[in-house]
Amino acid sequence: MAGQPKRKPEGAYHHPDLEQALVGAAIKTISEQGIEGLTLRDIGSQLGVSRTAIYRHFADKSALLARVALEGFRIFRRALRLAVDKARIAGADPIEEMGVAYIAFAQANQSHYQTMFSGECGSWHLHPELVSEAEGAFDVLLSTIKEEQAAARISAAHDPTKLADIIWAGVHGLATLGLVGQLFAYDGSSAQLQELGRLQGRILLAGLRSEGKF
Amino acid sequence: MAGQPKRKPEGAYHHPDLEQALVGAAIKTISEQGIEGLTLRDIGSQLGVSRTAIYRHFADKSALLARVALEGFRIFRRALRLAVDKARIAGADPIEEMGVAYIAFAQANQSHYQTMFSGECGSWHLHPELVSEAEGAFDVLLSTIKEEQAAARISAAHDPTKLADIIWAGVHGLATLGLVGQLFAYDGSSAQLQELGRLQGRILLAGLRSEGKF
DNA sequence: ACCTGAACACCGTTCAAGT
DNA sequence: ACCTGAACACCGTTCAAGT
Repeated sequence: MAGQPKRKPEGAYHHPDLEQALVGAAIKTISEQGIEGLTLRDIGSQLGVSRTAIYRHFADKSALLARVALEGFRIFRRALRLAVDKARIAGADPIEEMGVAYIAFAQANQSHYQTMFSGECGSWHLHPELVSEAEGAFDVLLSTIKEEQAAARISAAHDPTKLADIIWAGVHGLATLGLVGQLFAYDGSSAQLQELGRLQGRILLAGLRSEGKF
Repeated sequence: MAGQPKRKPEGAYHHPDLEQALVGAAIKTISEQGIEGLTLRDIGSQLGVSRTAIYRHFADKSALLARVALEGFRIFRRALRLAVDKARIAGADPIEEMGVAYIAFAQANQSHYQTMFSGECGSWHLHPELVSEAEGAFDVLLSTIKEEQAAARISAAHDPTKLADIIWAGVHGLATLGLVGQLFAYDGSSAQLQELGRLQGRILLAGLRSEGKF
């Protein structure tokens, strides 16, 4: 093995868009092996590139994962926005539809979802773009809650940010536990998890509509 | 370094209870460094023991973590049981008190909580004792829901297992997001997170008491 | 500018050997 | 029975060197 030329032939040097290719390979690997199964060496060789080439494009492994998470939050924000808009047009409840959309997003984009919330890319605060994009997604929920309060469709007795946290946490818990199989009334089907999300949303909304103090 | 005796002196050979000491060192390390910062080499040297001594007591790293998780579920189950019993005596709502107890447990036992839910010890199903202990904890919630339904204090219109999943997911989401600082209306204080848990519980219960269809 | 291979400081795990 | 150190097959990351 020592005498042969190990370097690549001339033409193959510059990868057309290595940066995006790295992100794509990471997403693919995470969906196949889970996020803890992702190694830089593996995605390097998947792309026919040295295992250190990545450092030309990302500071480290965490930065690559942060990029995947960032992309996830963008998709996520659009999905929430779309759910609200469709609910408004259809006369459906926008908060309930966001809950279902949250779970559908998590199911359809498991690689992104794992990366966003597994903590594998370190604290969000290490990557400021991540914080602001996450806030953007949260704001879709928060502003909708404020609108619903203003229209007196849900109780205005509580801080909307607290309500947003509570709703977010509920659906996040369902998605997280559902995806790893830690839910007991759940056989693994996508439809059933979304149904649980819908029921949770309806119970919360019924509570938020009730006049009784709580 | 080569000529000196590296082995331990006679008397120090048999650790009094290495197995439990390993568990304790793991918990301590996780609380200081987080679960991803735990290495077998480190806890070995903490206990003044070879880094391979652990394999006399646990099949592998995952098995050690599963033991920590198992211990966590036992503490957790007792905490839930106690919360229900105290609520019954005090005339408080048992489901609401369980929610607060869930969050208090997560805060007071962060090492256990991380280990139970981080997935670092692999799927629960790799460790059957873990599954049955988790089911035991879940059953405290489930049986309480059934009792509340039987007493007509909450709606009996829905499958109690689904309701248990929904409540569990809600409080689990709050605890998880709160512990890693991904909640927006939350400054990091224990009391505030418990307050959010209480509010979430009250909203869900108000929804479950309401007669309107949802 | 971009990519490479060798090297470094880590991991978990196995295993023949010691007491 | 219990524990050890050496060895193995992995990691992420750094860096001087190549084109």
